[in-house]
Order: sequence, then C-alpha cells, then structure tokens
Amino acid sequence: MPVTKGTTIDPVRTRAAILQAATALLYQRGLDGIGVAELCARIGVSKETLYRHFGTKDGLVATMLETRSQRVSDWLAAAVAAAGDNPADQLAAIFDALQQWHDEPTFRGCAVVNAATQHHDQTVRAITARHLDRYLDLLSDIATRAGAAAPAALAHQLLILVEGATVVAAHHRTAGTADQARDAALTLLAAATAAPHDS
Amino acid sequence: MPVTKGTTIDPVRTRAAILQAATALLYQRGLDGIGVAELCARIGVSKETLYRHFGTKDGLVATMLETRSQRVSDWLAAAVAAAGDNPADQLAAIFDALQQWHDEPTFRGCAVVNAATQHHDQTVRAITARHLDRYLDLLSDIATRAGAAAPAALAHQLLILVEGATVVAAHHRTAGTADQARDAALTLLAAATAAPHDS
DNA sequence: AAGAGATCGAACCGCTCGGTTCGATCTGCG
DNA sequence: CGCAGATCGAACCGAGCGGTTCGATCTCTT
Repeated sequence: MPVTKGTTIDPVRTRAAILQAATALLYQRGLDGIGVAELCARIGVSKETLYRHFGTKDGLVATMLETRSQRVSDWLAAAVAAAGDNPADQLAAIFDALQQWHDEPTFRGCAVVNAATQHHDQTVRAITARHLDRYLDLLSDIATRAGAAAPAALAHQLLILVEGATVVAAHHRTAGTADQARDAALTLLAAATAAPHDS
Repeated sequence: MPVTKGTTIDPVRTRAAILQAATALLYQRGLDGIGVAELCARIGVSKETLYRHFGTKDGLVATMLETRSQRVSDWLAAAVAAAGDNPADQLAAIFDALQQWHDEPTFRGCAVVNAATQHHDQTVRAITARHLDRYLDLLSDIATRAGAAAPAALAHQLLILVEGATVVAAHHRTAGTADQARDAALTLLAAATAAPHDS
C-alpha cells in the first residue's frame, strides 16, 4: 500500500517533514547513532522517498545542518533585536537565550559543532566554520557598537564564551553555566570599553 | 604464525602498546570512524589479543579515555607548577600550554569531550564529567590563591574559557584562539581580585 | 477519464561491523 | 626440557549498515 490514505501528496511538505523529524532524531542519537532504516521508520516515510529528496544520508545531514545553523543564528539575532539598543543588554540577552536553551531537557550541545566532531569531513567542517562565522558577526556588531578598543578581539573572546558555555553545559552537571558566561561577557565588555590608559 | 618472531611476550607491555596506538587512531578517526579490524591491523596486533586485554571496543574506549584524561590533567598541572607562584602567571601558563596543543597539526579538540559528543552513554559521560572536574579543581585552586571574591564562580568562568577556546580552535580557522582566551582570563582574574566596591 | 508523479512496503544488494573460535607457534618460567 | 600461556592469522558468525529496485497504490493536474 502506497501513499498512506488521506495524506496529501506534496513533495515540498514531505521534504520539510523529513527534515524536521530527522533533525531531532539525528541530534538526540548522533549522526552514526541511528541508521537510515530506523530513521525512516520513526519519521513515517519510506526509504525511497527519503533518498529521492536528499540523495544520500550525508546529503540529508548537510541540508539539516545548514538549515539548523540558519535557524539558530536567526533566533539569536532576534533575541538581540528584542533587547533594545544597549550593547550590554544585547550581550546579556544572548546568554539568557543560551541559558534557556541549555535548560531544555533534550539539550545535547550545539548540533552543528557536534556534527563536526562526529564527521570531520570537508562538507560538515565548512558548514560549522560558517556557523561560527555567523556567531562572530553577531558579536562583532555588538562589540563595535559598544565602542570596544579592539572589537575583533573582543568578539572572538565572546565567541569563546558562547561555545565554552554550550560545551560545559552539555557535559558538566553544574547548572547556570550560561549565566556565569554572561557575567564574564559583561566584565570583558566593560574592560574593553573602559578608557584606555594609553601613554 | 603466532607471536611474531623476536617479539618479547609481555602482556603488560602489549596492553600499553595497544592503548597508546589505539588512542591516537580513535582520536584522529573518531570512535565510530574506525572498526576493530582496521584498528588491530594498524596497531599490529590480532583481534584476539585486543579482546583479551579490553573485553570489548567500549572497554578499550573507556580505558583509553580515563588514561588520557589523567595524562592531560597532569600535563596542565605541570605547566602550572612550572609557572612559579603568581596565580596570574599560572593562569597564563595554562592558556599558553593550550595554544601549543591547538597548534599541533593533529589537533582535533579534546578527545574526552569529543568522545562524550559521539557516544553519550553513561560510562563516557561520567568520565567526561570527571575530566571537567579535574580542570575545575586546577582553576579553583588558582582562583582561591589569587584571592578572588567568588573563587568558585571565577573558576567556572575560566573553565568555560578553556573549553570554549578548545572548541573554537578545533572548528574555526582563526589562529591564536587560546591567546585570546588567555587575555580574557587575565581580565576576569583582575576584575575578580580588584578591590570590591562595597558600600 | 487518463496520465504523470509521489509514495509505500518489502525485498534485495554488497559490505562492514563487533565479536568468537581455533589451530599453529612462539616466549618465558620452573 | 617441557609446560603454561601469550600471540597470531584467518575463518566464521549474525546483525546492521547505506543504498537500490519494483510493483502497487494513491493524488493531482489536465
């Protein structure tokens, strides 16, 4: 029996549904932790359909990572936009958003970074590097508008805090990691914007 | 033909040799990136020997992670010990050591954290949590001796910097990440030990 | 009404996986 | 010397992998 009765045949919708369900499963179980057969069974789709839409498992992974990266970046950018004009407030908003994310019971670290850790092939590494670039852009903007003496250096340090907080939150039982990172970020911001004691 | 001629039969030495060679291979290729057959072939040992010493592949992985965690922690502790008595110097020494590590061509992130990202089973997660505890102990000691107002909080922030620098160095092309983290760490240390502006 | 195309479910492919077993052969100890 | 045990190499196992194919059946468009 094909095309389970009642279901609308819409390739675009099918593709999106596969992507959404596969994203969650691959995140929870790891890229190598679930096979295509089980993946399809859980999603409720046949292997032929999945392969027609994404070509290979790696193709599915690449598409999902790119989509996820974009979504997460947009989500953080939205948090910044909602925090008003003060760079310090915007920075705090990023770490507050991170803390919310880390507190979700399904949290397992950043899916994009995790993927690069599991499959260090060219494709995934490139997506991950771009992902970090997106974060860096966001943080650079804040650092620049805050009037930091060395905005690029500050942004880099803030990126380290963002990724470090995510890793520690994923692998250490201590709660409130992102809150600690927020305090550190605000301290660094204050230090970088303080009157430079030039000679 | 067994026991390749000329080789000394010494179970202890054999076990150590397997552990050392497997550590490098599993780190470079990932836990799921190399099978037991190829592992044995590259190490130069038969499957029976490997299984007699470690029981299962997971047993080998657990043993190797525990060993690696201890070695890396000792290495960082030694870097601290060699840096004199000044807490700030000791902190700088940690990040200098990290930078050296990150610059190695085979660097792929922290093997222990990577393992937890790949196999999030109970055993590996426990080893990783202990690993972060070791780091935290080292950093707590420095924070306390530096006279920080809240040494536990500072130590946690420093841990975030250590792990963040490692992750960013592993996945982003920018060089000198640990140096940036060192500057941030020193800034945080200075801020935490500055005369508190209490009322 | 009819054809195009999406989807299903299941069978199938070759391959690799982790793990076991066995006989041959070597070393080290008493 | 002679035995215990460490090791080898290779064959073997069942299971699962990623991926392909096929006929049946459904929906959608014209």
